[in-house]
Amino acid sequence: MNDGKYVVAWIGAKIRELRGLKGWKLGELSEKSKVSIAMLSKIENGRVFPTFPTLLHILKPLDVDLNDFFEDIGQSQDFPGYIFNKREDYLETTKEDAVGFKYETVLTQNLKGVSLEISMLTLSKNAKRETVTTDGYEYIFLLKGDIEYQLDDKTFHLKEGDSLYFDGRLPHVPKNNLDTESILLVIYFITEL
Amino acid sequence: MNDGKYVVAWIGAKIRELRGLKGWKLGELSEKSKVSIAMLSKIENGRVFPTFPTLLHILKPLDVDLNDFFEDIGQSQDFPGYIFNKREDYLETTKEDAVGFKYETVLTQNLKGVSLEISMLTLSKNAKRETVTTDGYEYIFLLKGDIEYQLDDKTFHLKEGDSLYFDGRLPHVPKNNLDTESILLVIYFITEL
DNA sequence: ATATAAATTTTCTTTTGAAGAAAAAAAATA
DNA sequence: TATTTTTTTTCTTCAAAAGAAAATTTATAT
Repeated sequence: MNDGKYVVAWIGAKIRELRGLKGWKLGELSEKSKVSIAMLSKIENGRVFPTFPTLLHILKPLDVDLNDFFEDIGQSQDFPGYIFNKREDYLETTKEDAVGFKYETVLTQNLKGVSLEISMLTLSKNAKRETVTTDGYEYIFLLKGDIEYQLDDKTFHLKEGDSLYFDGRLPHVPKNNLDTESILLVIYFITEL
Repeated sequence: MNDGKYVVAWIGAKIRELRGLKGWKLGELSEKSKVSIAMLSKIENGRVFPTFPTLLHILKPLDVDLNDFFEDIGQSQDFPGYIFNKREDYLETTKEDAVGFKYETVLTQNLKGVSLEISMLTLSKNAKRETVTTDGYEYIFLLKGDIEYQLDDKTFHLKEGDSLYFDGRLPHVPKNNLDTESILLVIYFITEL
């Protein structure tokens, strides 16, 4: 996907699309960007790479940042529109060194450069684990029970229905406060930070 | 943020950071990318813009796509590391034309070009609403109760603990099957599609 | 259907800045 | 302190971007 031919064509198609959204002719974009009509044509037709300064001049009147511009390059969306999973179909996975931690994968999905993983975590009475870190963000919703969540040097007391959202690089671990099990919905937003 | 000086410096800093993650010296990246050490130095120091072909050559051994590369340009991260919300602190919001639908905002957060909104939705006995559409994806977890979820021309029957994840552009609406309330955790991933 | 105008593409030429080689400087190691 | 390694800077070359102008295509008017 970093193939030069693909990228030069993609850049051109994307600029043409963005110009189309504004309803501008080449001449209009040329006026606003100070890039010649001929050059814009060659770029849009994938004949040449713009230099960065030229690209920035083009994107400015289009009101698009580089992150916006490149964010959907290489993406293929063949998502059927929905994923439906029954409670009993969640697949159990147990992580190593995590006594009393029962993970069940609800679903995984990619979303705009972020990897989404949703799991249910059941903590038994004697659940015990060392702190861990992950690349990305994490959201915890306490479905049932009562826990303490250790996050770096802080500890949060969660009751049923409470939420915690945090940076996964902070060392973290939950602890069950009850003699019965506690159940958490855990959502990982895995991404480079 | 599309200022040339900013961008040339950002590109350089980003490449240096990525090279650092791999623990490579300039000479090592030069060997793998076929770009000269001198050129890499000038790029990393923000002295010159690479051309796109050169940038692609550099990113290939670093195993980074253009969307990954540019996705955090311009972002400011002043997230404190966590957001903790108690169940009783969720703010109730009621949407118009949604009789029997009680929404409570759990949290909102931006994440890599995706706007994250987490809510609890309580459907009363007579809850009724027209179908809606949203820009982005939606995840539903049934905390309590029994519902039917109409999604475009399909209907899903959800029991407690079941999940549904779908493209928000599909017209959708839930319906409570019980005489008592049903409660859903709803997560919106709002983004342009 | 034809002529004209508008828009875009292609060709030719110039300009410019990227890119590498080599020298110089800085940093690391012995 | 000396040597080696790594990085930066300077100098030079040249490749490709960039614009002007010509050619072509598309749209519009008659």
